[in-house]
Amino acid sequence: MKKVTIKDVALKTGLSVSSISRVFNNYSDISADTIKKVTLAAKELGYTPNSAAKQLSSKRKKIIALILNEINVTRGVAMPLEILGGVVDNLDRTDYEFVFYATNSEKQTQKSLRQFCNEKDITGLIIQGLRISDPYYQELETFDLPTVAIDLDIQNERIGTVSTDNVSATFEMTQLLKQSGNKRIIFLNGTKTATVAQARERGYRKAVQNAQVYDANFSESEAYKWAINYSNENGFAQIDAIFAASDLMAIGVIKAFRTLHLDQKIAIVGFDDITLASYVTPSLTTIRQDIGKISEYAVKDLIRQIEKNEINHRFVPYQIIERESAKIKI
Amino acid sequence: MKKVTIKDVALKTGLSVSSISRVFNNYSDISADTIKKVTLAAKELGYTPNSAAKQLSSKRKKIIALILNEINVTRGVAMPLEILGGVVDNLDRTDYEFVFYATNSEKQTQKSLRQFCNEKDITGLIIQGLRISDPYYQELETFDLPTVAIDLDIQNERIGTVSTDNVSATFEMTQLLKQSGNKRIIFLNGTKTATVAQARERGYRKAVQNAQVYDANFSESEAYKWAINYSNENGFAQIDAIFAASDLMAIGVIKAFRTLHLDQKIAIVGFDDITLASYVTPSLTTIRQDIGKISEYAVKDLIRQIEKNEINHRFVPYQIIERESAKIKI
DNA sequence: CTGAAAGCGCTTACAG
DNA sequence: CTGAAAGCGCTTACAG
Repeated sequence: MKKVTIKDVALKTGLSVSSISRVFNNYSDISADTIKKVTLAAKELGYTPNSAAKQLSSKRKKIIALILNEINVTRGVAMPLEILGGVVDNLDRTDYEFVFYATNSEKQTQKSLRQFCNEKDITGLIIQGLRISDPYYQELETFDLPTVAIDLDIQNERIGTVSTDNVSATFEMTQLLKQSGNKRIIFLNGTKTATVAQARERGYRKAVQNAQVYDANFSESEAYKWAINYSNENGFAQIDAIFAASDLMAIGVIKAFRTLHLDQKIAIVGFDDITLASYVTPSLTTIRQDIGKISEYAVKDLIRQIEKNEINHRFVPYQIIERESAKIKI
Repeated sequence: MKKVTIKDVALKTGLSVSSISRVFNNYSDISADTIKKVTLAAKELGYTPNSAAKQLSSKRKKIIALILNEINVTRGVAMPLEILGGVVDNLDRTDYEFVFYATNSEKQTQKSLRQFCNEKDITGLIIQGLRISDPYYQELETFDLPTVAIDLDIQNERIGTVSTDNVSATFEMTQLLKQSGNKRIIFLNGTKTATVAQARERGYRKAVQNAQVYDANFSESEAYKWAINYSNENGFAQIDAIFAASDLMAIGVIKAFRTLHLDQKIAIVGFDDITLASYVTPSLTTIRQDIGKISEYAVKDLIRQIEKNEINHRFVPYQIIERESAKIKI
């Protein structure tokens, strides 16, 4: 099966290569007749423009990359997949091409963001899952290609951001817990190298006098161990509620409580509303992030940045979901 | 920030463009001195070879595409993400480039597989999630590019396949159910347009005399409705066990049983071992697929196909996991 | 409305 | 061991 190129279409139609190209790029000054002939011939030959050649020859390129960091760490969390699906869907409605790139902290040291973008002729990029300890995070601080970062705080005015308003979400949830009679609330945070963790902690601290913060690295098993430990060392008698910075950690705590036979005594809330949240027993009171909207705005804002040089910092509405693990007055 | 090209490196080193290229492609007949000079200059300039130009000019291309179909249909199922992560990881250890493409039945009608591969200069592809009703499925029957299909039966000897041995898995599980005293076992299947559904049903039928098969489209809610319905029309008094062709459907049935207050009376088993399986109450007895191995073999077999023209049809070991929803003698 | 020609950034025989 | 030159498949001013 030999490759069909623009030349074959030119030959078949008796037109020049330039004319074929013009038809395929929707130039306005072409006769209807030519358009018809070219379209037909291309179809018969099964011609599709080669994208490498297009990229190389074209001045204004339109390629958007989605970079996902550490996608295969946590089983049970489908957020990266939802973002991927959302970004693809939204991009399909535009004339931008899509490039996907999966990275991790090791790969980041081998190939810089800049290198990747040069290599692939990237026009703009959406990036998610970065930790502030990642090489790309540093690089972003002085990055000059249109970029939208999901769930990231960066000191670079040229970079757009989209995320849940984590501060306000945890603040509101903590308030609700308090209004529902929970006085002593522990905040079980994830890795501080995630800016979402920092923001979530900030919201909690705003709402309480005597903050008590621990860290379980966004991991279910670490949260489990933490709870067992805490029970042994201090006991939970003085505690009314535990606010975990992710559902997975909240589930770890629930499991530990089951082991400790502490069920139902202490309110537990999480963050994310992953699928699991409604399935565990007790089902989890949590904060739902709207990943669909996040992906949508990531794409829209990036294109606006590319085309109009307009930069947005956007919060996407969240929703507090009350289930069995904590009764709150909404 | 101007683009740094091979010319800039040539200028800076005083060498020819060809020599620079040779260094970057690890040609053997170059002086150590040249290599050093070029490497240094490239680093200083921040030069990275442009992949579009490489693709266009190079004879032997090495680009592997992963095509995932309908990734954003089912919330709660992270399998496509695991495959994506696995394929990327395995490909990272080779010198093949990776291209990701998400499709769905509508997009398939707009752009054929062939077109996509021409457009992107694809050397070989891994494809997952296809239904036999999909346009690409038909196209695969006469496809001539190296291809490995995950979870798919195709009548094309040129196409490699990797999957769990679904027939043997459901056969074995059904046997176990029987040996544990379950006489009347219903098989609740998913869409027949998935070849895995056909295979799973076959294994079940091999193990029982009087097959009873229903269909719930691999959907939790349809499985829920089916169970409620069945209960109203026939009642479950005559039934010992329900074998759902996916965990999600098994969970739907569990929920229905809760609604019907039928808990614990009937054994329920699923297929997949999704994360949820161990979290629902009762936790789900099921068959675990090894997605890591599936991805690994998909990559390995595809490369073997490309390089040695060797085609494999591979089954990856599965594992029966006993939990609370069905006690079985393993 | 259409064609000829230069050029995008590489690779790769061919010479030497 | 290195360079000059053709070519990959397109796009895009420039003419006409």
